Order: sequence, then C-alpha cells, then structure tokens
Amino acid sequence: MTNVFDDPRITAVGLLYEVHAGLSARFAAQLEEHDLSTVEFEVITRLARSPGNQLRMTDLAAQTSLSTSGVTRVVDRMERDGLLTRRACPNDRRSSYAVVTAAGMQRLDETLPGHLRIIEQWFTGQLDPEALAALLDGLRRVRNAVHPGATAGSTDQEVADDCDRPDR
Amino acid sequence: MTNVFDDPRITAVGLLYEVHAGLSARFAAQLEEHDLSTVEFEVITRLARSPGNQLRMTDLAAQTSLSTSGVTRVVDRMERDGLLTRRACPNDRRSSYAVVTAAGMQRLDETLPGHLRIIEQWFTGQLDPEALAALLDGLRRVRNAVHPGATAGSTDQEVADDCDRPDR
DNA sequence: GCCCAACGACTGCTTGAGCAAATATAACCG
DNA sequence: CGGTTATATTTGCTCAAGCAGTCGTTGGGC
Repeated sequence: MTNVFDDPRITAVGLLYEVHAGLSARFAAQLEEHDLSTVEFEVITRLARSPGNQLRMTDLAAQTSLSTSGVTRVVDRMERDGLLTRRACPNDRRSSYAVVTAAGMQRLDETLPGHLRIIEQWFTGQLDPEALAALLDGLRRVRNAVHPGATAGSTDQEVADDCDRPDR
Repeated sequence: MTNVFDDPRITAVGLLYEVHAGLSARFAAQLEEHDLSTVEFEVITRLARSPGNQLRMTDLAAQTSLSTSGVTRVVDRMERDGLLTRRACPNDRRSSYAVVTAAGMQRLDETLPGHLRIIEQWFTGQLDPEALAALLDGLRRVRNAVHPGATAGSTDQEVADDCDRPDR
C-alpha cells in the first residue's frame, strides 16, 4: 500500500486545494444570498477598490482571473443588472471604463460584512494569532515564488493620470 | 485610503487564492505537456489510487470536484482517448466502473514525476522544514473546520467489497 | 500628412460543466 | 408477486469562459 500518492508533497497540495475548495464553497453560498457570483464579486471588488470606482476593461481583466472577452461579458451582465455602467474614456476612444453604480456600491456594502464574517469564522478565526501569522507567512513566501505577476492589489502605478476624471 | 479592502482578512484570503492560482497554473502547464487537463489528471489519479484502479462513477464524482454528469462526460472523453474503460459492475447492473487502462497508467507514470518536481520547486521546497510544517498544520486545521466532507483520500471504507472483482 | 504596426473592446465559435429529466435497475413492503 | 420508492448513470438544455478574428483608434516613422 506504500504507493506514490501518500507522498507528502501530494498531501500538501491536497490540503491547500481542500482549503481553497472549502472556502470557495462557503463564499459562493453567502454571495448567492446577495445574488452575486464569485466572478461578479471579484469584479465589483476590484472596481470598488480602484480610484473612482472604475477601471478600464483591460486593466480589470488583468486584475481578475478573466480574459478580456470574459470581462466584456461579465460587465455586460452586470450592466444589465444595474451594478455597473460603461463610461467612455475621453482621451482614448478605444478604451472604456467599467464603473460601479450606486446600486452596485450598495450591493457590495450589503455583501461585504457577511463575507468578512465567513472569512473570520472559517479561516482566520480557526487559528491563534501566531499560528495564523505562520500560515500567512508561509503562504506569502510561496506566493512570492510562484507569483504569476500577482500582488494585484494596487498595481495602478500611474494609471488614471490623464485619462481619468476620477470625480463624479 | 483606509478602506475596507486592506482588512487583514481580505489579505489572508487573497494570499491563499494567489497561491492556489499560481500553483494551478504551473500544474496545468506541466500537465498539458502530457496532454492531460486538470480534471483528467484528478480523475486518473483518484482511480489509480483506488483498489483495482477503478471506482464507480458515483464514487468518482464524490471524490472529485465534478457532478455525476460531469464525470460521465470526462470519462467519455478519456475512454475515447484510451486512458480509461468502463466496466459493468457484476452485482449491480445500474453501476459501472471507470477503470484505468494500461495506457492510462503509463500516461500517469510519465506525468507524475514532473508533477512532483513542480510541487517541490514551487511549493514545499520554498520553505524550510519547520515553516512548511507550520504552514501545513495551519492548513490542516482550517481544512478540518471547513471540511466539506473532505479527507477524500482513502474514504473507501468497505467499498469494493462484494461488488468488486478487483483483479482483472 | 500618410502608412503601418500596436492596441482596446467586442463577437462568433467551441468547449466544458451543471441542473433537471429520462431510463434502467434495485430494494423494500405488503 | 406486484407496486412503490430509491439509486446509478446518461442525456438535453443552458450558460459561462477562452481563443481567434474583426473593427475602430492610436501613435510612431518617414
């Protein structure tokens, strides 16, 4: 019975994947209560954390797990549902912005607290502070190695400089 | 700029997700060299680690991320490609087994070493033993909490008892 | 100013996955 | 034994996502 699949490396990956799957399922369940899919939540979050609550379609694609055509379609749906709007970029008529509407911001506001609660309940709250720190530290080091260009957070170096009227 | 999205909980999840995405991408790239998709690899692995290199369709679905209809179709494709065969269950004519063929086992043998190398290179090898242990311990605890019925490993309690002629 | 390469968004097509219905079989109960 | 209920798999339909091609726009070289 001493087969390859008991290899600790396999086990390690299995663990990571099970945690991911488990959390994803919890998230999906909670998001569904607010009529949001996982990608819609990701999209609206990325937009909301960006200056002016907007991003060009391409940048949005770069920050999410989607291709540009995927973004086109998610934004289509979300625009239809009133969560987002497209706005033309005044300086470059090829580009357009996806902007979160008031309704979209409200939906996000309704959704976030529960989302944070779930993270707390099933992830961060499961470990005492040192253990959590150790976990995150390990993850961070692996992330930095495997980095597919991530740290996607605020990568907007000088984006939204001259192409943008961030107010409104 | 002190917005909600800098919340450490969000960051923690982001880290986990980036690690997952990064590793998944590496895996997919290596698997593609051997003409296997992620789910195909998951399927063939689950089967190969099971007694007789086979599993009933339903059990296979339970052990993977797929629905039963999803399993039907993956097995369709893999059968067409010669990696798997269906075999009728002699005791229950509703059930059928998916069995790994010799070609399937060979494909898996060709694929696994590289797969393990990738895990080592980008994941387990990134941390010294204690840090890795701490990471895995943290993951394990979160997994046990969020557990969607996982520990999918050798859950086959008394499966393949009377419904099975595990030999050829 | 003109041309051409690069770029941004969108669309047609294909693929893979899930849900729900259909089919076949099994098990149970009287 | 006959009927009802549960279980295993497959199939029809729908939908979301990617790739590759299209169209309009931009910017640089000359």
